[in-house]
Amino acid sequence: MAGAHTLAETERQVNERLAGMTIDFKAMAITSNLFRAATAVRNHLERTVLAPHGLSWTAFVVLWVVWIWEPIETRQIAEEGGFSKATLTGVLSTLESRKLAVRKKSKDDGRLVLVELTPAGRKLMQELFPEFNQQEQFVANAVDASNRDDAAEVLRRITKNIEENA
Amino acid sequence: MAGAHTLAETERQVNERLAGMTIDFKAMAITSNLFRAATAVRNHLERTVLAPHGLSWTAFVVLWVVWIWEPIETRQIAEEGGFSKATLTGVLSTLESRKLAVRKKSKDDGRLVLVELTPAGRKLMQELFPEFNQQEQFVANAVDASNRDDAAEVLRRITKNIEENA
DNA sequence: ACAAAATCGTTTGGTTGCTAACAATCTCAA
DNA sequence: TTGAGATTGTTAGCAACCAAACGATTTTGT
Repeated sequence: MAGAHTLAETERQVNERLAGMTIDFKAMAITSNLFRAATAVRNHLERTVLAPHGLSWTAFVVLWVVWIWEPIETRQIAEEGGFSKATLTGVLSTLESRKLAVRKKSKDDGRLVLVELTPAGRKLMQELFPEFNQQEQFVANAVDASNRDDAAEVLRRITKNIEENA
Repeated sequence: MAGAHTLAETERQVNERLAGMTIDFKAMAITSNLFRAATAVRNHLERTVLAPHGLSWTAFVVLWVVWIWEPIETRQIAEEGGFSKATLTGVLSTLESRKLAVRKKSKDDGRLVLVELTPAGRKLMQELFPEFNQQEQFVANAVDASNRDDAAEVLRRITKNIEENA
């Protein structure tokens, strides 16, 4: 899936292990390289941008989503960020304790909680996001400029296929 | 980064939010689609294959690595899987308690722990992995057959760029 | 109008994730 | 040979992660 051995080495060893089975190595290469790349990129962004600001990946995603769409309901943040409402409860508590975000009860629906950034939270995002985008550029540099739209499109198709056919 | 809004909607809203800042939207599209795809694929594989067998993603990765390379040292498993030795300690405890893997002290170096699968662990992987690969095929179907090597190569380049230049 | 069903965010319990610290063990340099 | 330095897996403490359960609220169907 990731690490120390190359995919070729893994393939050879898998062949030994799975004598007689039919394995689609091209499909395996797509998924394992997808995870490798996503992990490497995430680690890189965490190390270079988020950790110096004391933020976890998820805390950053929450801050980003709230920053772009505030005020926003917690269920929407969870959906946008791709994690559960239960997880969001914990992360929001952390962000509230750090005075970066606040929860407000919805006036229209007694079940809902709305989230906004504090001025400190907004200031942090204004400072942080250009750095983040700069490192996104570093990441994207590995892809030919003429190929970036295609690369993004392939990834988009992978996601869409799952959302529509799974 | 993920979720309910399209990237175009996000881009529009970001433009409003970030009036005056220079944002590389192509780079952003690469990274955000990478995370979306990796999350979608991982969730899909977890839901269709791993959860029915009561396995977490990381437990599966550990089982896979041990299955392919056993007997293997714990530090190698952690490196191969891309997580910390501390995390592995917890996951191995879970797998041992489920009688899928065993730890053995190394004869050559008193610090090392070697891991092997139990017969039940091997049986599970033999049953599980073809299912997993089948869903990998489902995932890869979103990519044109003529384009799969290129797609894997782009992802490989993204990872390599970070490993070599960060 | 009213009860059942659905939805919400939080809590609970268990697991995964990390860093830092630690004891045990090995390696290296003097 | 011996002590310093490096490496190992585990522990401790904290945060993130989930599903299930829960109380509060809203929606739906009769």
